[in-house]
Amino acid sequence: MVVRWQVLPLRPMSLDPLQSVLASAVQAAFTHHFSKELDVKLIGFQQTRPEFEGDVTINVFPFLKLSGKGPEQTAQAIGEHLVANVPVVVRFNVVKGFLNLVIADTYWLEFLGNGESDHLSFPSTGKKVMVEYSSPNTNKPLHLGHLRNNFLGHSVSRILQTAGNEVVRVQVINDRGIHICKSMVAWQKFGNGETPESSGTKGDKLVGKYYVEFDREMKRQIEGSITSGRSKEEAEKEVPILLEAQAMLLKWEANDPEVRALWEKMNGWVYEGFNSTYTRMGVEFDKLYYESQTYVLGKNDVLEGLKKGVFYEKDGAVWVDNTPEGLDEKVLLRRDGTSVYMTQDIGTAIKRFEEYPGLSKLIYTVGNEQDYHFKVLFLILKKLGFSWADELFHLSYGMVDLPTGKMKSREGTVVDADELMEEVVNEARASGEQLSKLDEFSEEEKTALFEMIGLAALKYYLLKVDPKKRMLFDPAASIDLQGHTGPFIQYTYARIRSLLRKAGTMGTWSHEYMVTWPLLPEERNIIKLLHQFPGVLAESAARLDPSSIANHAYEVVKAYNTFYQSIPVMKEEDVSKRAFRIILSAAVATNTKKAMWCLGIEVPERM
RNA sequence: GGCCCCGUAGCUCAGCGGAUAGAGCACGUGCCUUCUAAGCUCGUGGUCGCAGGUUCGAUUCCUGCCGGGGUCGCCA
Repeated sequence: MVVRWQVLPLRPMSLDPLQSVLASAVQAAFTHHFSKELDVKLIGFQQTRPEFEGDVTINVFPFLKLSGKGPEQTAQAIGEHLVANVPVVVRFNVVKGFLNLVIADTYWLEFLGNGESDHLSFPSTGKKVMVEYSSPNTNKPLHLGHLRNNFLGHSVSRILQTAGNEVVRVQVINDRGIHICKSMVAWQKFGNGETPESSGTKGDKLVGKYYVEFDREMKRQIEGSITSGRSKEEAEKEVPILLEAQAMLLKWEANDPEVRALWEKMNGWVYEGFNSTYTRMGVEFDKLYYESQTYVLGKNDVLEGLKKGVFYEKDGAVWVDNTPEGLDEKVLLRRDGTSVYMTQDIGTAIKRFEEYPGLSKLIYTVGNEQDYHFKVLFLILKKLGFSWADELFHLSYGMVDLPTGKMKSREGTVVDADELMEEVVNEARASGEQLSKLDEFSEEEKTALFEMIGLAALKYYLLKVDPKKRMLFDPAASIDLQGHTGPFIQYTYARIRSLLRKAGTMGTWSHEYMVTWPLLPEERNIIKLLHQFPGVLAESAARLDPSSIANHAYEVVKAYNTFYQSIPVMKEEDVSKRAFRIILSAAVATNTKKAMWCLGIEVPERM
């Protein structure tokens, strides 16, 4: 397995046990035939292509310099040695420089036999990791971009947890600042005392409405003052409503009781709204930080840095010079002594490591438009001499584009998170009702099922793509329930569960199976895929990338469906074959449930 | 302009040093007296942005160019 970059080191445990056996055998074979030491790093394993016989393929091209023989000869020699000395290697064939190995059925069966308990549980790493995600502003509702952020952060937390880490999930709620003051001013001016209760509007939506209202009024005022002869610059600087918002921010900082009360009230509305959105999304947090409490942090750290000569003073402001590292200079404390965004981030990071002394990693799930910010932040903390500065990681994900272009909140082209979830669930309902397979379901059961399916569609759609990459959100594809989708995986799971229920009542459950027949290719493919799971999970954890798990889960169920379509399970008359296929099916179900759990997606018993 | 990221089938994405580059959608085809057809089968479809370089071997690594995006505030 090749991991180009990794955040958490891979543990040897997670390496494929078959590969480690083969690797040392290949080394032994090489020494035996060519009297030279072969570096393990040269041994690359890959899946044998379906057009050739074999399970595992070793490419011998890298060995040729050492062996001094041609590719066929080298491969032949190693192949013969493996068959003679490694019990699980039963046959081999050589195609060009590729040594295709056939692994014994007994190996796959043994893996399947104790695999369920073994390969799905990872030993503890003893490490504690903090994952920050979500971190919204409180002046407007959550949108599509937040969904990618939340699903990603939540999934990464679960993947890290599954891989044996203790995970602390946190977010910083940006509850103070000019943005919320804008909503507050607009509400005071135009709200007429409107509340979520009085208007039947969700709290975050209501506050967002006044944020938009503010913007509208501001534009009106600017235009008005331009018509009455002011220059554009003048008009923009002196627009009365903005001055009011700025004045309110100052009052807030001065702890003005009235302003604080309004702020508490409106933020309270927002939290109520957010909570219902988070609940529906199915994401959780262990600890919430509020910017109103953290924004004062960092100042002393910066001043200390100044004393130590890490920073310098210019024009009354405190600066850091990152030009030696190829970056720029950056202000950390304004001339008036107040903080900038970077200052609080410095302080918050320090505080977190104080609160969680054993923390071995701090991961920030934040969009890639802040790549530069985090580069600078991490560098500053390093310059301040914190040993943990190397353990900071920016999980930088790409933006979500719409077919119509970029989302712009001011232009009303944002996709609202609540609306999107509603839509996707409605679509699941529409398709589900049409299939009329759910006659035995009560209304409540149906509602729960459609909720599960709709959210699976949305989550899987957003998680199957490499997080680093910008992605296009196609509304039609996101509610698709067929093909490479979450619901397709759920469907396969439900199918298997149905099968297993039947198996239970028919009393054919038995782990005491004897296999005296060769595995069918369809069966073999499934086991091989299940066998890869630990490696996929380890890679996913190392790279903080749910997409590899998402794609692997899809491959597994696809292989299962192919099997299911053409090979009888319950209808198989041979008792031991039947038992084996039931166990195989159960293993797929267990694996699927686990993989989907890592993605934050639930799976239904029936659908 | 400096720095960073991305260009793979009509569309959305996998693959990231190795064999004739894979999925899904879309399009065409066949399969429900059989364990859930939200499924399966077969087919159509690609100068892996372009040009060099490194290598036995490059979609994958390096350089340049073209195209798209992001970012460079005493904003957050």
